[in-house]
Amino acid sequence: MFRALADPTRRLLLDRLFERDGRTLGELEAEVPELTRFGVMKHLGVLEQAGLVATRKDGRRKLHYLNPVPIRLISDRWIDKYRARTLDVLMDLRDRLEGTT
Amino acid sequence: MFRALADPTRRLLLDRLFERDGRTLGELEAEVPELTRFGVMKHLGVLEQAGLVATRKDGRRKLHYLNPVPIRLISDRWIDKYRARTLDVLMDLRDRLEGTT
DNA sequence: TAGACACGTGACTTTCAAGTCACCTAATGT
DNA sequence: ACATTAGGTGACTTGAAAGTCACGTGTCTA
Repeated sequence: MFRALADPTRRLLLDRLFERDGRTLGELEAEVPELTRFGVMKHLGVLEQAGLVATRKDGRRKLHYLNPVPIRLISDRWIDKYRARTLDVLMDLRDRLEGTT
Repeated sequence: MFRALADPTRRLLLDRLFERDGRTLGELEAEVPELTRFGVMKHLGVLEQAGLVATRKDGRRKLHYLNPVPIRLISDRWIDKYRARTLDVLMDLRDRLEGTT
């Protein structure tokens, strides 16, 4: 899951799907001109396996949908913990600045 | 930054530093018995370069401090975007369920 | 129904991060 | 002073991910 987010190309693909859902492989391929179709396919596979992207087949096309739930999960159980800590950091900094003025 | 978070060992180190700050390399090494000192050193180096860990030298020892600010940054500018989207997903689901009952 | 279209598979190369090791420097205690 | 302790460097191996390609399958359409 973290590993799926580690690659810039994959984050780009997520951003594109965030803008507009339900795209086909061909459309997404056009968003990443520096890669071949197979490269994009692999990245989408990783995203799908991580549960970040859900797919539906429509005839010969494959539609890709964004699933933001896993991101929320790690946000809730992991990120928020550190998020709260930043308040302490900032208040410490404030206290120290007030002490030295 | 995302890449720094992608490795489980590094997330473990962050968690240990979250519990208690200002540890030395030796102490952190003991938290990861399956790795040698050098492996842990490398991971700490990655975390430091990503700005997630700040260090201070105290004699021959090197103290490691957690810096939660970068995590908050990606949380604010990236995660929250998707976080909001989960609300839509849940409300869509609710609407569809209500429609089919 | 033949060709074009959209996607999939398996094998392959390449690139890079992870991890270890031999060896080194600097600080500390006695 | 000397051994010990804490950490650092550079070279090396290795395993996994990234990326490409030749070829194959199913699907639409003229």
